Amino acid sequence: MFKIDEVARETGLTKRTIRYYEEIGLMPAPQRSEGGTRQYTQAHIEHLQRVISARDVLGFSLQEIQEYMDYAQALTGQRELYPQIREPERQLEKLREMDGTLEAQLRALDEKVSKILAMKQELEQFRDRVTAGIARIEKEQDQSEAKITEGKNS
Amino acid sequence: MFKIDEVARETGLTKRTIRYYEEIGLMPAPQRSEGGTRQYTQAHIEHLQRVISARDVLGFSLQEIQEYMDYAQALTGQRELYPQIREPERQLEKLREMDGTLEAQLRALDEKVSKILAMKQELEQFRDRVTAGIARIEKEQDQSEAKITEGKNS
DNA sequence: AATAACGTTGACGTCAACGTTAGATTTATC
DNA sequence: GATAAATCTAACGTTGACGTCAACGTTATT
Repeated sequence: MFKIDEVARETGLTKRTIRYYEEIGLMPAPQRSEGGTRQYTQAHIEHLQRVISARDVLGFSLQEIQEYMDYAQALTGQRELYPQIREPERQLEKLREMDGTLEAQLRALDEKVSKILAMKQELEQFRDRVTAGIARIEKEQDQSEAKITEGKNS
Repeated sequence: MFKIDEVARETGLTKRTIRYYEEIGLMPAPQRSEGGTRQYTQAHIEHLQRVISARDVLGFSLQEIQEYMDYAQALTGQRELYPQIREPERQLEKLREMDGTLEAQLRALDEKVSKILAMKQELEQFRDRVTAGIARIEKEQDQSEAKITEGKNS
């Protein structure tokens, strides 16, 4: 059982943000103590970490994250998908729709990765130029120091 | 020479956004016509596309993109890095600072990629569950259809 | 040369995602 | 059991990234 300050430290979010995420339904409301203090569990922390991941990595808006989490919930939680729907016709429709969006998401992720890798290459080239510049200046400094030393020794 | 509407169509940004990016210095101000109409070149479009990429893929704020672009400018444009600085001591300092931030950026990118891959795996599992569900329902439908056919044939 | 279509500059509006502050309560510490 | 430290709610403030609108000038078209 954690209180909000520990959760904040653990996740890197502020307390305000944590309460805000609960407020907009992005997070299950935790138990409360007698006096009303929120009591979080490990599951809450993990939930938040997934939210953060989706926010930072995918760049989703909080609303989109909301939908995504509901989605994930439906997919991991239950044994049957959409058991509430009786007609197999409608079930199939729903599932095919999900399949389509999942495929689209996967393709989007692939594109993201390749773009990131391209940018990474660019940054590596920059870094190489910078380290080369550093090496050159250091060498020049060494040489002028050597000259000074030589002068002293003569 | 493009006018703003073509640039908007080409990049997918709105005209307002394009002017805004110029306003906050995220984009070099283009030439103007006699009457003050902005005249963009291909280079402007490419610049914008890189901005969009950084915004969407990396999730940078416009300020961060700004810094990154300045950075890239300094590194690709000139032959010498910081030639305006005379003292090699200060130059070294600057270069080492750049090297540090570049390394940090590279690590951040690596982390992003690995997070994306993790999320991708999760999505793939979801997809597999969904396709399995689809297959199951289709099979059940086939069987009931077969029974009906059988009934007809008897 | 008239008119439509497009461009420009303010200026204010908006929306998401929190930050901040105040004042009351609760929990922890001595 | 007093005092300090942390939490709570409620409400208003802020910031980034644009949208929207008015009033006006510029290009294009017929």
